[in-house]
Amino acid sequence: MKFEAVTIKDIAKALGLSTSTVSRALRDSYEISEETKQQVLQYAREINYRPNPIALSLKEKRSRSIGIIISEIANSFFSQAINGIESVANSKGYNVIITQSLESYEREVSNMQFLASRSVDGCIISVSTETSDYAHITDLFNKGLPIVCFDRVIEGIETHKVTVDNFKGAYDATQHLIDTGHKRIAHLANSEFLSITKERMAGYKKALEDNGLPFKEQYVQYSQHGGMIYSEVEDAMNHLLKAKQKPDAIFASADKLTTNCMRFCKAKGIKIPKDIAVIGYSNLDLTDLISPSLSVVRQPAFEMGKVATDLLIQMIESKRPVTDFENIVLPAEVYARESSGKKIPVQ
Amino acid sequence: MKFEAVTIKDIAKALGLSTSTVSRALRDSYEISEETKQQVLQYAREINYRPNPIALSLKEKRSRSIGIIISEIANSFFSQAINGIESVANSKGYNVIITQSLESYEREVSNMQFLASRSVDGCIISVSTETSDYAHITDLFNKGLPIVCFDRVIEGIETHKVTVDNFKGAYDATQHLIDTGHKRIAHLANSEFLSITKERMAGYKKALEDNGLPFKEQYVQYSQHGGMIYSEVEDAMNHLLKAKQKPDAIFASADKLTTNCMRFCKAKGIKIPKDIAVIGYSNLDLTDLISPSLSVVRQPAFEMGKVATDLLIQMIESKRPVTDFENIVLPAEVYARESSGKKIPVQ
DNA sequence: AACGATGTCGGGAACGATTGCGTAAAAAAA
DNA sequence: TTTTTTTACGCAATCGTTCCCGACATCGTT
Repeated sequence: MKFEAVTIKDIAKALGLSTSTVSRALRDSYEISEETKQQVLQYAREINYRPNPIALSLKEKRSRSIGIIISEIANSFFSQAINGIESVANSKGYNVIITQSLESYEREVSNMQFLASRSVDGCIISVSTETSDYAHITDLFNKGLPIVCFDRVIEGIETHKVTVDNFKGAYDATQHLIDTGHKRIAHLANSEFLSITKERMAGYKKALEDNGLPFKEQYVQYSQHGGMIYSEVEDAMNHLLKAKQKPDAIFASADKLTTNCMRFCKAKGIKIPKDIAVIGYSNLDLTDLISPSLSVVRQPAFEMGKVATDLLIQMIESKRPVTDFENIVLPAEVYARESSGKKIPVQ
Repeated sequence: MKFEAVTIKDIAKALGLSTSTVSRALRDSYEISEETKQQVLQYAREINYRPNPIALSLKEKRSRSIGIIISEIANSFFSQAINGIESVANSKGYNVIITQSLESYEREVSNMQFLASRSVDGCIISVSTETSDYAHITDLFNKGLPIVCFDRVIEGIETHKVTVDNFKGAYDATQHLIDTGHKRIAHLANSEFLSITKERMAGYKKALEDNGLPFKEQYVQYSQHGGMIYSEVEDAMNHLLKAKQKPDAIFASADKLTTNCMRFCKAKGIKIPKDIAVIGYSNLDLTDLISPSLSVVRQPAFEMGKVATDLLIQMIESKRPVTDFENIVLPAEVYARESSGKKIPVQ
């Protein structure tokens, strides 16, 4: 089955003109008489002519599409970010090709190649938890493919980066747990490779330090797949609970870590926040309905998507190579609810 | 900025061959000597040659991309469906352009035109809650654009349709509420225009009827935007609670209706399931963490996406016009949890 | 020796649109 | 009237790839 579109030739033939004249008439060139223009325009409207974007892409060497590589669409942070990306991209005439790595390095590499082979004009990428080698990204970037890093940024590539203030988000979350009377605060961390993991870890440590609390290695557990696999979080939690001095609070630094931590506690009959208080990163718009209502660090995902796309398109459409790169850092917000023991006074 | 790719011409020039020979060598034509083939293949690998998909699209009059129109990416049902769509599409060399209507008819129409103008080879569509005029779809379909309807299907177009058994899902959910001892069961329904609304309504009615319970108009409230706007659900719930005989259970027939109904009850201090039992459609993987844990009708979203995409690609690649259309109906499953008062015996 | 068969390859048109250049006719200037 | 300028359009190349033809060896057959 196929779907035959009207071309400029059809118009030319019907009107007894050449394709060049029609093309110029449609683009309102000064070389074409008003009379001919009107004739062409009217006929084009009649038969509902639409320029073929593929022919244009071939000619102009640009596809007017941008690629996205994220770990998972069905993750509220990323789906909100996609909304932001899409809103800007569409308004500027670009379309968006979304691919997901599902936290697999291998899939990320093949997605990157797929996008390059589909000749996208640029890419927005948030790397997978498994990614520690960035050659697949830097190679294409060095060949001139515009790339904007987003959320999980990488070193070794000089380009625009859009992140949230992970240090402050983690600091505030930890401080909040301390303010609600907790002293043995564990940290469910994401993959060690990720920039966000390091930054959040630093914020967590600094908050402990500023409050005179010791940092303990056994209170930190990394999850190589960001909690996407339940057993990961299960293992991490079991490790944490094995400590002689059990933690009295948990700071989870990814959406799935947070929810799977809740799920674990529910399964084990651990009372939140009585036995253990919980605060975690999450962009779910449902955290108020969870029991107990979930204290979260929420990121401006939509805004991040918008900003990243603006920067990318600016880069794509720049005449000369861009050398002045921006490092946008947006704020994250802490929403204190029941799970962190909001109302518990310091004992 | 742009990114110059290697072309077949570069290979031809480097090897002192013509482009036709190179092209044929790459496609392993019998007309080319084994020696030349090896030479071309090796050099192509060396310089990492990738055929330009845009040039191919122009030549073959197909873009190897499919369009999706859904209401919202950040809705777990649709994001799961997208996963299914993507998995099949990518494995068959297609890429996917996702657009969202956000339940707006106007946006749906412009998305449809956008996709057509980007010359997608086919479309998968689930209409918005506002859509009651299908001309934007049928016009393109009649011009030969392959389209598969999915979840929210439409009449007036003979094509493949992939749905779930909405009648049975609603029947089972209602029956479950009856089994748990409820007699005054209200129905938070989606937009009246939608196929799924009608089918679920029918299942709801039939279950009441089969159990000798009366169907009452005042126990039914429609939401024109599927609960996407909280005030919609708020109004609907307020209406339901105004009845002389307040409903003792609610069957919500969309994800956002369900969660916003929970949110409403929480805000008003209505105890679930003691004051009112709740069951609703939802594909969230978090419903077990909500308090009380949420009884849901869950749809096989991923599977639906896969099936729809298989059918679409089959249609796209068919040599002759397809006239034999399938109507795939997948089962939905009821998960009974606390919110429907699972353990309450019939009084 | 003459001819067809076969094996290898190149030329060039085509896909749809844009655009530099050339040019005929009309208008303006000389 | 002749020359120059302007107006309004067509021709053809281009983008990267495929594919229909045609060309030219080489070989075997009669």
